[in-house]
Amino acid sequence: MVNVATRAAVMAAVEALGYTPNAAAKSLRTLRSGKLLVTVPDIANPFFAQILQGIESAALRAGYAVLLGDTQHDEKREQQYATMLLRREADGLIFLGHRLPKAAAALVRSLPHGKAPVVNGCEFSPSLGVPSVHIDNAKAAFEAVDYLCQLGHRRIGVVTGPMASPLSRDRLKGTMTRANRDKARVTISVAGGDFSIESGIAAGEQLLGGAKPPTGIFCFNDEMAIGVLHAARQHGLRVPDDVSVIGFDDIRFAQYGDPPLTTVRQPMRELGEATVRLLLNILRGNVKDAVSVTLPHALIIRGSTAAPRARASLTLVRG
Amino acid sequence: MVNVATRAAVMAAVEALGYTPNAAAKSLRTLRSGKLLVTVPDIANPFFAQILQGIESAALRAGYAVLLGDTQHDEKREQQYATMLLRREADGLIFLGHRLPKAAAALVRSLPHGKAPVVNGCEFSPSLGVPSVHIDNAKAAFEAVDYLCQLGHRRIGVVTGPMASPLSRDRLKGTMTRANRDKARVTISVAGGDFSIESGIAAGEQLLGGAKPPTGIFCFNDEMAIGVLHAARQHGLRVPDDVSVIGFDDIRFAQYGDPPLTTVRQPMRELGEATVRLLLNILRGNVKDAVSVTLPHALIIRGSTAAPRARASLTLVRG
DNA sequence: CAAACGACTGTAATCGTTTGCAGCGAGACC
DNA sequence: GGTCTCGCTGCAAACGATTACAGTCGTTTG
Repeated sequence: MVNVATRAAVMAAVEALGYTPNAAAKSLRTLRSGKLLVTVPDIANPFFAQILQGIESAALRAGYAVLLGDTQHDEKREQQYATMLLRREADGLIFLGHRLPKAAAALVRSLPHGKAPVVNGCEFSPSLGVPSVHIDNAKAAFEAVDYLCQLGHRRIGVVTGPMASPLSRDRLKGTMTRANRDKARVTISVAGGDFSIESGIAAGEQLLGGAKPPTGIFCFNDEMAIGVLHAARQHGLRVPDDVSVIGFDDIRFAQYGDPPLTTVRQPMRELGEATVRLLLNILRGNVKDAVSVTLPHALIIRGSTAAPRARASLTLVRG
Repeated sequence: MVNVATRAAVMAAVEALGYTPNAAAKSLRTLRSGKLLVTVPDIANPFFAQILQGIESAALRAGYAVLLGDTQHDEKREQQYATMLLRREADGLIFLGHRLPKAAAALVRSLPHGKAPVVNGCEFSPSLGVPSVHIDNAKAAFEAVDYLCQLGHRRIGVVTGPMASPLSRDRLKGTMTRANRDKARVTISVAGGDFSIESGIAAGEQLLGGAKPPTGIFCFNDEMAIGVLHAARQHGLRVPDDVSVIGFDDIRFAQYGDPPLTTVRQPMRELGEATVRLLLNILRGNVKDAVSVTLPHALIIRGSTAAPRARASLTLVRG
């Protein structure tokens, strides 16, 4: 232990001389960089931006800095960033996409289970062997579709994300589980999207342009839902009078549009914070705490959903 | 120079042994970290997120990684992050707020002009002595207000950002310059906001709740404009029939709302890329290229603006 | 009075690169 | 044959912190 007086004197000297420790030297010696690498498929997506915000604040609190990689869904970039782990430029990796980069996979294989400083956010594929923080996507989708069904909708459209991601597959699974419960009456039409507003517009036109368009549309994120709202407007359809729309995520813009969007809320900030906690547990060797976490979601009902109009309601009465 | 055969042999060995250079050792020796520190007032704001995207991609292309600091407009956090520069955790700093952190200011003072690896994005205060990339905010605001005037609006509301930022002051200056040109007829009412949707709603209620509400409202960003649209709806006012609204930035959500937002477009991505180019020039010692850059903006006219209704039009005719 | 202790000083090794320099064999050139 | 250059090998000194250990000195304790 050092005497308080001495400590003060040293601190004063540090202040006077403007001494600042060199991070590289410290990192070289201690084998710790104090940085967490975070790869994000697209920061311009408010969903990821808010998760990132949770990550950043939790990391800062724990004395870590965030190295940001915007991968643009590009596997090459994911790989490139992952090698920074091997170079020890970062102490751990949080990846928000659905692919585990090769370099990280190698690390996971080479270490005992639960020891590799790699965690996944949003997605959940147990096969990767990497702990993850996520919501129950199948259940959430089930509930969204269930709500449409309970309102009386029978023809339901779904705007999915890329099927490469387990998240999309889980949500589709949940959707179909609910639909199949009412097999006789409920029909599902599926349109593929890529989580962008533009793909939502395209999907909306595809779904609403057909002969018997759906009266309710469930979108796998809010941006595509905003695109569908736009497409509905272009078709002269009113929401929710002519068609109901449900989104996913509950980004800030969902609430203040016209109409306000009914959506499945994900706890973005908490999700980010939980990934950091998970990663820190691994770094500290608390392997028993290094297990996947499922956070709660919630269906937030706003103005973009209502019972279908007369004709559809009749079906309900008949049923 | 090294022989190609030897190079191949070495590379093969590198591959075989799984050798990866240690970043800390390299950084210690070379005094370069290969990282750029970027502080952002709020990543969840799509405007900053898109700038960040430009920064990230330009940095990656140049072989640099991005260290992200979300400062939440908090001066303490800005300071905290800036010290990473002194510790040589990053080779340069890009700050998107309006405050130059102390640690960075010290660096700027201690080095010859144009040598400190610090650049500013979005804002422009020559007094900081730091080069910057920005648009001509006064001119852009002038044009937005001019457009409202030309449509025939006489009572114009303005929703500003915090006046601490030069950006807000410049936009207000441009607004007043245009208004003063028509001093006799145009009246300006000002409501203060903080760039959040919620502050836009509050400002909208303040402006629209008065006795003689403005017929046109110019907001200093799109999120506040979305808030004003929301407030107008709450007041039973139709946009653009009863009130016109102009935003600023042209974030993705501006285009797909109802009505689509007339707004001043900023080239976010280019802005981010340009800050990186600027910083790299400084790092490479091209001091002559280390000067502030003004990028072009554009008024994008969409559905949220129109001529005011009859009564206001009469004023126009009378004038 | 010796031993023990607290609080400091001093010295040296270590982390994994980069960088410069000396050395050296092989081939090219005069 | 002697001199040069080319392309490699080997060696050693940094870079700036961390860490361990031995040594000093004055005070306290049995």
